[in-house]
This record gives sequence, structure tokens and C-alpha cells, in this order.
Amino acid sequence: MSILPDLKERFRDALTGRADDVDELLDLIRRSGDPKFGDYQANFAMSLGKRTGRPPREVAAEVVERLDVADICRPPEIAGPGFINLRIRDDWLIARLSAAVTDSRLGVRQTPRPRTYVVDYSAPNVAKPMHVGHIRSTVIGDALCRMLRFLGHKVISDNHLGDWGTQFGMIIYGYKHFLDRSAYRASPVQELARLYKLVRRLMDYHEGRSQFPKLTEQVAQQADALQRNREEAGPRPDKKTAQTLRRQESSLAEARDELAELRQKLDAVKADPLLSRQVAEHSGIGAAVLAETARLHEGDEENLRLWREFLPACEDEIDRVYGRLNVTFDHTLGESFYQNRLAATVDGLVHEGIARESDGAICVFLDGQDVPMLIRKKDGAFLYATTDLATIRFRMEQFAPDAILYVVDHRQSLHFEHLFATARLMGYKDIELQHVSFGTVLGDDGRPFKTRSGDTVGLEGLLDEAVRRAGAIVAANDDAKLDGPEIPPEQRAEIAERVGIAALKYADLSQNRTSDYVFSYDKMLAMNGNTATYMQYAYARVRSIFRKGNVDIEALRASGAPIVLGSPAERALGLEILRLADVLELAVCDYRPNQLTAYLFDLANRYSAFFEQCPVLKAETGQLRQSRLLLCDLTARTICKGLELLGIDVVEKM
RNA sequence: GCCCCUGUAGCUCAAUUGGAUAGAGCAUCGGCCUUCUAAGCCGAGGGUUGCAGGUUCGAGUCCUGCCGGGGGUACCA
Repeated sequence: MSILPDLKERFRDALTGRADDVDELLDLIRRSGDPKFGDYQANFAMSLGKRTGRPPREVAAEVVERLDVADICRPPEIAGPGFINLRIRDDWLIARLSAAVTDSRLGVRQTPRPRTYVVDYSAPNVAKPMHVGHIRSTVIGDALCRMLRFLGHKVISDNHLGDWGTQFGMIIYGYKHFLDRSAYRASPVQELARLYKLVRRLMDYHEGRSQFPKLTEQVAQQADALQRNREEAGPRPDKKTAQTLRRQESSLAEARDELAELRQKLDAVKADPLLSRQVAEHSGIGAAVLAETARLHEGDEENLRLWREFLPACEDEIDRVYGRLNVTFDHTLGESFYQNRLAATVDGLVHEGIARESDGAICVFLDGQDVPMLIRKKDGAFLYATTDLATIRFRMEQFAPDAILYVVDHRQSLHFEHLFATARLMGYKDIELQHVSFGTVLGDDGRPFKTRSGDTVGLEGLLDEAVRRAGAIVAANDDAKLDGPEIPPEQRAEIAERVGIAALKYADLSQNRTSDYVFSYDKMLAMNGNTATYMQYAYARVRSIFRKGNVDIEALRASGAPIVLGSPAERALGLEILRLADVLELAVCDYRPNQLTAYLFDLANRYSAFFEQCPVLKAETGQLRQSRLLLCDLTARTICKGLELLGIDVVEKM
């Protein structure tokens, strides 16, 4: 059981009647930043004093006077401008820790006010190879689901698969023109992936070639304009002009890079005899692919049959990745699920006067937005905004959630602004609609990973590489053990899998989700610092102690042996263990798993310090040994639970 | 043009949402393995939190203006 809720209750009693926003004031009670200010601190006296026009220290003194915390803390101290510093009594800590020993939830209470959450995450486009960019949504969404569930909320996870888009037009076209039958029989997934890449490449070629002259022209024009502006500006341009010039320069450089890249791509195709023949034979491929897609959407029998044939293979492919990532969904209702609800959605919005026709398209115009949200194109086709609206309607009817979370990268924020505003107009007012946005996955060059080029690193290759590197490290570590290796070779592979996948997921979860994520093998697979490996290592070291000491853990827990917090390292560890509940509350409130990873890192650090300073099996007395074993057990269980809530496994040995 | 995000140690990132002396990891330097896993621990150096104002007991965090980076911006998702 954590400490903060109890402190808050006591302060509530002391504050009631003296302020009208007691809850806000209670939120200002938190852990102290520095041990010399105690374990917890209450920071509300300053603002309360301000409002009542009285010296904050006096206010603090008065609150302390009325405060009854003698059983929890030593006498509170007032410091600085009016901080109330609290140091928790050891016997209180011990009582809480002892209660956690026999509690399967480690003292974390279920929420008294459970909500229903729909969490929308992962959502890859099937039939396109999954790549590194899909990890973030998948991993963050999964962690949020796990945390919310653990806290007692009802969570419905839904993978809004892209299973109805142009990519199917592409593989249908590829199937009809380029199929290698025996390869398809042997491995449909692989052959479909090949077809996708091939068609993508041919389309890119034609698109690129048609754009080439325009782009060349643009570059020339930009260069001219820049030259002219430079001359006009003279040798000492003013600030504004200088800025404009700089922008033009960087824009020109970008355009030149783009042009060079395009030329390279075109040349590569021309250099390949087979490709250049295919390119020539399929000059209308772009339009043809769109036509195949349109036929599918119109219900064309053959295309529908092919779609039904391809889909399971595509799903098997992504399911394999989900299996390795240990990610599951309650529902996988993709775009195709909603396709027969789209027309009604648009009609409904028009009927209610929310949407109207403009330039041939059906649009929702929103207050304060200079561009409308399009829900039907002038050619009659629907857009992803349409699907998203139909999805909201369906989810409201089916699940009646209190909140829908969209774990989607931040570039789509405008779309969600539109979407949510429209949902409000549709009458969905009492629901939290939340874009849980995250930064873009960037390459080493600092530019976004491209989904289009077929030759980006596939997600699965990435997993393999992570596991391979982890395997090398596990082996080296085991070989270096003083008492000789303890892990048989066949177990090493499984440990490597767990360590490698964990490193990958944790690297993503431990970063503040709002910042961009620079993908790098080395960073992801670094085994030091705030990483899954460090946590798994701390866990494995605890388990090793129990093995070496032949400790019967169940008996230990049931023994009722007293916990002793004699040394600073033990006390610090105990205090840290009790923070889990507070941290989960915090993490869930902003949908930020990195709050939890930061906590686990602190906990593992505290444990390492304890591990160095406090012999467990060779403790001075039997009682101390029991106490320390209990602390070890609590630490291991807390780490294990924390990692579990992040979707990460522990290992017994490493 | 307009809108959104962003700027923190050499590098990669934190900072409990306005709290006390801005913290980690990597890299650098110096100590710790005859003792429960050294993937570890202890210590050192490294900062005008882009710049300038403002708000107040108190600002990396809030407001204004500049400078820089990214993203979005009517028929892709």
C-alpha cells in the first residue's frame, strides 16, 4: 500500500473548511526531491497563504497544528517559505511493507471509480511490410492497456487495421500480372510482399518520371529566385531578409536532394533490364491500381475473392510479430469492417446539418478551423475521416466507453482535432476523446522513416537483430561468471529472446512519448543505464540469492518474519517499493509509460545499492537475514509486476 | 501565409505539470570482484535550460517578442 493516499486523507481532515479547493491543494503533496527535506512534502501553504493574505509559514503552522499524522510521520517541519516536510516513521513503513508481502497486488488498490476505455493502437496496414515505425504505437498502447486494467478499469483494446486500402489494389494488380505460382504456394506471405514491393517500385518509377521535369523546373526557379533575392538584398541584408534567404537556401537544398534521390531511383530501374521492361509494359500502372482498388470497394467478385484469400496470410504475418512482442487485442476491427457503414455515416451528418457539399466533396466545416474535414471525395470515395467517424459511432453503441484513446503519431493531430470536434457535434459530449500522440520514428539521418520504400528494415529483422545481440551478451556474461557458466545452451536462446525483445520495447517506452524517437540499433540494444536489461538483471540477481540460499519463498512470506530497516540503504529501498501505486496513477493520468520506467530504474538503483551494502544470505543475524530476504522478494515482485505492466518479461537467470 | 509541436551537459534523454541546490545513461577521468551475478557499485569533471523581457515568495515549466529545428495545412492514411 502506498503512502501518499493516507497522507492526503490526513491533510484533507486538517484542511476541510479552510479552503474550497482542497483536492487541488492535496495534489501539492508529493515526494521530496531531496532526502534532507524528508520523505514527502506538502507545498500548498504558499499559495494558500497568498490567497488569504497571510504569511505562508503561519498558514503551514496552523495546518500542522490541526494535522493528525503522529502514527505515520515524525513531527512535521516547516521550512523555507512554507514547505511542510514529512518524514515517515519506520514502523509505519514496516507495517506497509509487511502487508505487501502477502498481497498479490503489492498493495496497489483497485480504483474506486472504474472507467471503460477503448484503446486504439498499432493499426498497421496489412499487406505492407511492418516496419520500425509501428513499434511505438503497438508498445505504448499495449502498456497503457495493461496499466489501466491493473488499476481496475475496463479496457477494450482494438486494432484498427488498415485492411481495405490501396495496398490491396497493388497486390491484386501484382497477383494478376506478376505472380510466381510456385512461390505463392510455398509461402503466400513472402510472395505477396514481393508483389507489393515490385508494384510499389513500378508505380514510384512512373510517378517519379512524370514529376521529374516539374521538379527540375522548380529547382531551377528556386535557384533563380534565390540568386535574384541575394543580389537585391546586397552584402548586408537586414534580419528579416537574411532569414528569408536562409529559408530559401534550405528549401532549395532540400529540393535538390529530393531531385538527386529521384534521379538515382530512376537510374536504378533503368539499369535493371527486367525492371525496365516491366516499367515499359506497365506504363498505366498507377491508374490501374486505383481501378483495382475501386473495383474491390465496389464489390467486384474476383477482387473480393482475392482480398479474402490474401487477408488471412497478411494477418498471419502480423500476428507472428504480435506473438513475439506478446501483444494481444480484444478486437481487430479493421477498416473493412466499417466499409458498409460509411455511406450511412455521411448521410447522417448531412441530414443533421453537420456536413455539407463543397466543391463536389462532402465536408464538415468547424469553428476556428480554416480547412474543413473531408468525409467524401467528389468521386464518391470515402476517406479515413469517414471510417474514423463510423468507428466512433460503432464504439459508442457497442461499448459505451468513458474514454477512447488513439495511440497515433503526432503528425495526425489536426485530423484528431477535426475528428473530435465533429464527434462533439454528433452529440458525443460526455466522453474523453484523447489523441495519445507520440513523436515520429526517425532514422539515423534525423529524417522520418519512410514507409514506401520497400527496402526499409522490416520489423521482424529488427527483432532478430535485437535477439541476436542480446544472445551474444548473455553468453559472454554467463561464461564470465566466477563459478562458471550456469545456463545450458538451449536455455540461452530463450533468455536472449526475452532480453532482446525487452530491450527493444523498453527503449521506446522509457522515452517521453511526445518527443521524436531516433531509431538506432545501438541505442535500443544498449544494455546499460535505464534499460530493460538493467531491470532484468536486478531481478535475476534477486532470484539468484533465493536459489543459492535454498529459500522457500512461500514459507518466508507466510512466516510473518519482521522487516527491519536498520540501514539507510534498506530504508531507501523500502520507501521506494511503496511508491508503485502512486507511480501507476501518475503514468495513467497522462498516458505516459515512461513514468513507470523511470520508477523501475530508481527502484533497481536502490536495490543495487542495497545489494552492495547489505549481505543477505550472510547477514549478521537470522532475523536480519529473514528481513532482507523479504525486501529482496518485494523488490523482485515489484520489478516483475512493473515490467509485466509494460509488456516485458523477466528472466530467472542471465 | 496560418496552425501545432519543439529547443535542457560533448551525445541520447529525464525533470512528479509552478517547488527548495535542473538529474540519469553514454563518452572522459579515478577507485571497488578470495564474500549473494562487475550487464554492477562509489566518486570527479562537465549547464547563462536558444536569446531578451514579464508574471511571483519561487520559472526548464506560464505570458510576450525575437532566433533556430520539426510537423501539418481540401479530396493519401
